[in-house]
Amino acid sequence: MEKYTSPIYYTDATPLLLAVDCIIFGFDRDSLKLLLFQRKVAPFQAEWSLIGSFVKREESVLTAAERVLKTHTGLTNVFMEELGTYGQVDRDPGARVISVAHYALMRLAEESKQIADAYKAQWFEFDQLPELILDHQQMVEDALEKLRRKTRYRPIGFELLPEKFTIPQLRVLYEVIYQRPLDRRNFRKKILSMKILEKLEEKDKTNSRKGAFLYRFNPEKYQEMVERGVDFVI
Amino acid sequence: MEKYTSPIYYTDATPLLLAVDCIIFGFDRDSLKLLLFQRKVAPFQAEWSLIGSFVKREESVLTAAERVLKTHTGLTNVFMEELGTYGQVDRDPGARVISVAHYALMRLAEESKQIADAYKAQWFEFDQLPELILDHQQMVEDALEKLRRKTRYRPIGFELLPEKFTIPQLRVLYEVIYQRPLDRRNFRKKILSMKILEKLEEKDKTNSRKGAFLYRFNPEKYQEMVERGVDFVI
DNA sequence: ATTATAAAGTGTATTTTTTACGCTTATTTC
DNA sequence: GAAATAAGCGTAAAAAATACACTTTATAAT
Repeated sequence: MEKYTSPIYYTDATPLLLAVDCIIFGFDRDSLKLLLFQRKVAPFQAEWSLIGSFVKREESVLTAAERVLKTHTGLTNVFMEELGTYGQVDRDPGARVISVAHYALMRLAEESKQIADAYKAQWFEFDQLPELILDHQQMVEDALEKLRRKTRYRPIGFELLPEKFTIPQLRVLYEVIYQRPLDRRNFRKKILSMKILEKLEEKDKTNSRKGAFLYRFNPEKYQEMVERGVDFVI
Repeated sequence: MEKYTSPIYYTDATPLLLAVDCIIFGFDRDSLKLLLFQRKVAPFQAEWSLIGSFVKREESVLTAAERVLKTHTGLTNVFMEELGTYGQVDRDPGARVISVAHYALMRLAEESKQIADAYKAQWFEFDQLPELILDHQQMVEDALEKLRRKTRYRPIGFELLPEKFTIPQLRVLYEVIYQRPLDRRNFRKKILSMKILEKLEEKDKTNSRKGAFLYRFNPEKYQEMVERGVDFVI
């Protein structure tokens, strides 16, 4: 490993390899999914893995994560946030690599499904994941835990829904995240009391004869809520 | 993207400097404090700073943070947790350094105050901090935010108190963390209803003639609560 | 020794939030 | 036009949060 030589300072420090890995969540009508990739190179060739990359000298850590997402899904402007650092010495037998895991949330529409083919990736049902390499299993568990926590004080779930959605759809999303049933009527009451939803005239009739009114969230109210850090205990 | 060329893998990746920085909180009777250090080396020599170090090849990131804490305070077994990664390209003019910030909570007793002298550090009142170098100001703000959040679902505040403490002391701690007054009577009711405190026979009379009973938390109940992730909204 | 003082501790009434669940409505299918 | 079914509405009961009056305990001042 070469020593860091350029600047005047910090000459005694050992440079290390720093990577980012992305835990990509998707929500499709009634189930939570995860985007996984089949590794192209050894070791662990052909095994399922999160997608990642090394952080480059001239990019920030978050930029690196965004680059990974763009390169492997074609998508930008996706909600993404740091999960945490995975820094055990022996976590990667290939070398001493520290990884900063990031989790991303995306709406799963038809287009997104084509990602799988285009990028040799596959969307897996969250509760039917294959074995993953390295400590990626742990990263995924931690990401779900974080997602659960985060939804309690930030209406983050919207990131996983299309722009227009029905209240029952939103409820199902929360049921999937929390892994427990939520009362239809109380959920509606609670969510509407927050006044962050705007009712539209359209209905979505894919789930019932009657159809459910579509809503979208009011960006100003949403933003206000994010800043005030309002409780969102469902 | 990452290329694998065994046995030394990842040869095209650029190694970077990875550091850890520690935000060390202390609580002393009725105020929240932060331990800061006067930098010994250039750049920013003699300016106030968090304490940190580079991560070594043969230690985990968390171990590096613990080493820093031990080296600069002499203490081990202190509550410490990752805050997040600070990875902007130009955050350190000395070199491209990514820092993983950690925050630590400690009880401030007489002995701890001697740390300041022994290690050329200084405890500052949280609301009277000097200007800090680099993005350390931001780290400190983020750490307080995280501390506030975390106290909502984990009774983390205890980490800042001595083993035996009174309910009024605990309340003052939460008042300091949340920066707002809490009703004495309701606070007591709430905290006792959680059944994680054990009442002792002793009283602490430093704050009143009558004295307040000392308590300690029940480690089993506490652990159970941590695992269940109970709400701790004060 | 008596009394004033002040924080600690107890109790209770009120308001707000959460939970449980029955009933009505809109639309499609037979 | 009757049956079916998810969507949507309303209300009562339980639980939790809030506000605040009162009592207790020990010390210090007289």
